Amino acid sequence: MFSKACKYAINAMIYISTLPQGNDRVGLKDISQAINSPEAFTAKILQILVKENLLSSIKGPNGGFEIHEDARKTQLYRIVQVIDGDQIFTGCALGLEKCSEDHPCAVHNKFKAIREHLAGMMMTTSLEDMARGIQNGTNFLKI
Amino acid sequence: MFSKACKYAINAMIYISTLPQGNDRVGLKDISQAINSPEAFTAKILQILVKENLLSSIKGPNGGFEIHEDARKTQLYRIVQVIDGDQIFTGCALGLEKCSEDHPCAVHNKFKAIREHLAGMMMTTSLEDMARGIQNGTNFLKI
DNA sequence: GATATTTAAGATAAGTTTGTCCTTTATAAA
DNA sequence: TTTATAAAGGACAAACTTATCTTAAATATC
Ligand code: FES
Ligand code: FES
Repeated sequence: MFSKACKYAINAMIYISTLPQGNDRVGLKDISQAINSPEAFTAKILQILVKENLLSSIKGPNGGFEIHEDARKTQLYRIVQVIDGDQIFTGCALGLEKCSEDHPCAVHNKFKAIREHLAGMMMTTSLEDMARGIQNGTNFLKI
Repeated sequence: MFSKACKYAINAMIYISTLPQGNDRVGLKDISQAINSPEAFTAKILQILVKENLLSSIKGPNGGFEIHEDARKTQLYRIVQVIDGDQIFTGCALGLEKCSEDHPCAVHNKFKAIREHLAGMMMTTSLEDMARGIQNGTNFLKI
């Protein structure tokens, strides 16, 4: 469904969102430990998220990553879009060049609903929302 | 969502199911033309489907592939399972070792419904069903 | 200003999926 | 029995994803 890069991105962003906003940032090491991901690969993914302004970073001592107030409202949809592209939300299930009503693949009618179900869910779910489940121990980021 | 191999497999199986049952079989060349897939790669995929008895093949002149009566009732679910495995139907969306109620990932509750929606759809859709849409020109296998 | 820390960036490697090519095997027809 | 045909199987190559390593840039603290 999602690439590994995308799964790491989502879990990392949720993890960072669980941390209190303030003067401290969280380091790469902490993040990849919290979500059980390879450190250097995670760094690459975070770089993309920083470039897209979904995440902010500061270099040097006491540096690290943080997510500002507004960015905590980011929808999971946006993260998938940035890391995997939106093929999953708009592409044809069976590989036709483009998904369309005029030239539907074999499963178009049945699949459309599922894709919309997924897109709707991801569009209406924010980092903030997901962070709550982690904070109160209902949901988990690793293992 | 699905691998290219899996998309080719589904389209190929649907195409073969559109052909009348009888003495003639359809060749690899015809199939890969009908679904616009690389010939040699398609051959590999068909080999797997033959091994799994979802498809039958005969070598030599007038040889080729065919799908018997019963096999036309094969659900798309089964084809995905054989080619891609059932990670998509049972695995965790965010990469946890296993999906479970006891140790749910951040999106587990919201994702479960989508996964079940997908699994249900694929489980209740057969080659036969899809072949009809192709036969009457409502749906398409390529471009 | 020097040093230590931490992310950014670039190069490279490993692994997986996708795709091709060549040889072997089975089989129908001449 | 020979020949032609078509799938099966194995080896290999290309492309993409995942992962690592090294160096550069930024910045806080001494
Ligand atoms: S055309 Fe295939 S999903 Fe719409
Ligand atoms: S635990 Fe992640 S989808 Fe169930």
